[in-house]
Amino acid sequence: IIQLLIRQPSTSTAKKKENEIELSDSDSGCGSSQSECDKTSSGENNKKNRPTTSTRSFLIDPGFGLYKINELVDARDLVIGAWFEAHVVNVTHSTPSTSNVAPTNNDIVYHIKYDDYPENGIVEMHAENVRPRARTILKWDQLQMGQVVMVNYNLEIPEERGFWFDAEVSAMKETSRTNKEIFVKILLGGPLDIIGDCKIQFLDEIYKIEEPGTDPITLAEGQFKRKSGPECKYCKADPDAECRFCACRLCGGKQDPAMQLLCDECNMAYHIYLKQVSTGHTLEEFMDEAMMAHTPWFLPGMACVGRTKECTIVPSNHYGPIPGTPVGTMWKFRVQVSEAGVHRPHVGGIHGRSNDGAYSLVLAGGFEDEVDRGNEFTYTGSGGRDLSGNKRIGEQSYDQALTNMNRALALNCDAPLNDEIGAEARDWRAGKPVRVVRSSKGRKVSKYAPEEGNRYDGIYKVVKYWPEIGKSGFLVWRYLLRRDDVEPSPWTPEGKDRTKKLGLKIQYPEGYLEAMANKEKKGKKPDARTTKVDNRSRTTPKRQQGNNEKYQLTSQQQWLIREDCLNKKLWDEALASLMEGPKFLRRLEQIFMCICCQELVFQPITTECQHNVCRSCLQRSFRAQVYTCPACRHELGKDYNMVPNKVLQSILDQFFPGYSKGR
DNA sequence: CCATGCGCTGAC
DNA sequence: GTCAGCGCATGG
Repeated sequence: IIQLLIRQPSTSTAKKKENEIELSDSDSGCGSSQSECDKTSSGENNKKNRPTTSTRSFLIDPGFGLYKINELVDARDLVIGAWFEAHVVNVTHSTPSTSNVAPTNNDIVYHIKYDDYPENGIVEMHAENVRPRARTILKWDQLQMGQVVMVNYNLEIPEERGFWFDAEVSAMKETSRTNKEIFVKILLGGPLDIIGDCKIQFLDEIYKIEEPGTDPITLAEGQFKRKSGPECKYCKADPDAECRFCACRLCGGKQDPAMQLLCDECNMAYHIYLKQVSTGHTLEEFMDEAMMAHTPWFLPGMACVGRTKECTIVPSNHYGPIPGTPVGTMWKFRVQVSEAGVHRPHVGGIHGRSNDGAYSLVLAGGFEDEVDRGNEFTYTGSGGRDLSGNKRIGEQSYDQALTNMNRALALNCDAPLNDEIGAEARDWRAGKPVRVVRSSKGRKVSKYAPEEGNRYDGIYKVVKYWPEIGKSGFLVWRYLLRRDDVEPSPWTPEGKDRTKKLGLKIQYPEGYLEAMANKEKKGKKPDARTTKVDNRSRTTPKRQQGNNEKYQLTSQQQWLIREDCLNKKLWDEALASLMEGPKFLRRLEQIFMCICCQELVFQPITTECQHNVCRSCLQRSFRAQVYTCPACRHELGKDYNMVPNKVLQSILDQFFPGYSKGR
């Protein structure tokens, strides 16, 4: 993800000479680059008007995976933790760089020349997996063509703050009353300038950040959280172990870890109240960073937001339940349902592939003539609607065909496909499973719909399907689905009981309730109901011990876990949460997450220091001549023998079926 | 690359 | 309350 955030206008329009580019322009005197500061004084004009926080340094740390963008073609001289001055000598893109065509695909290549290592010439950084994408939307009427703004180049990790640089607005278009799409040119020179499109809504709020509080100690806890990054299990378990990512460098970090932050510049952890003293960063800068990184000031609204997470524990064509997501799980918005992997399309009712089958569907009462009897319901196919005018739903205005998602859903039925009269299953239970989500919108036609949001109701199967003339007068495809799930339906007494036991509550997007509460404070559109929920969810209830259902391991799983003696410690930790039922799998996901790619380890290497890293991630690190454990920096040695932990791989494959398919 | 879509918001 | 119209993920 490239996040481009306009942050603050710079009044300066002074451009630097072409090819004189500093990616490191340290105003704040962070360690080794101090001496270089003087050399780069050509940007003085800029500097004067630039916010003091503008740190444009960045750290290359391939082994650590902060830079997901870098497939290093040649990185012989990159050193973990090293700072360097670099010149961007070229930025290329597969899309022609004209000012009103934004690059939309993933192929940005940075050519970077390291000053410190001139003899090595130009190194290419490919950013193949970077998609220019906007997330932050602000309202800012003064924005004009040619204006110089500070732009943040952000990385894939949401908490990462990225680095700032000056950019000039080179094209803009109004995409709606409140949205502007702007294209920026980096002012740091280089023959090709556009690095990405950014759609930016400007919020007045942004300027309010300029007034930080004065007393760091009074900052509310939870306002800051640690940058995403390693939570080192190793040094947690062993207090004597050194881990530069965990411990505050000044106090040793053993106390009050929640109040620690990682320094943007030196990547070391500091306690927030120590940071201003120790590193020379002012409180203002610090607040600013923290606000930028962690407060939901961009309030994106849920109409058009993208996902912030992605379900990777199963592939998108996975049939059956999502491990760790029990029946009765509820989300406020469809985008969250998508994030959870339960029903991936944002808008569509059916998720499937026309040559395979359907994986999930949403009951949202889009058709009045559908019948919902809980364990059985009829469903209507998609298509046949007039979507002109850029709509997502509309009136039925022509006949549906048994193609696309309609065909997919038909394929779930245990019968040969028939696109004329439909078909009935020989053995309905033998059909492919469909995850069913009921939306509160279905309440107008179904009493089984949840009161609010969307609820996962379990596995259903297609009993039969047939074409018929719907209420609209046009042909639609109808499906009869019947429930076939061992987990109780959420509306039954049993199901309600389980929902309670598991503590399943409607989930809201991160920061959503706070944002709503803020809105209310300001007198804009109060929403008393959600605020109430907010209060309730804040006083998180203690879980009734022993009342929860235990996660059941199969004997094969138990056996395999015993076999994985290299990870005994981790398994002990994991097995301790068996009592938490479905949450056990969530825990497992965390415990066996690769520290580099932040996903479940794939083809794991269990290092001698007892960390698990994907083979490919470790190899990437080694290619960059970093021969340490990405988690704890334990020296592995150049000739380290990477032996995949096949046992672990097969256990994870059992818990998270097919998760490796997407790799 | 293009087409599809049982969401969602803010304006009216 | 109604309604226009947007990004985005996904499949083809």
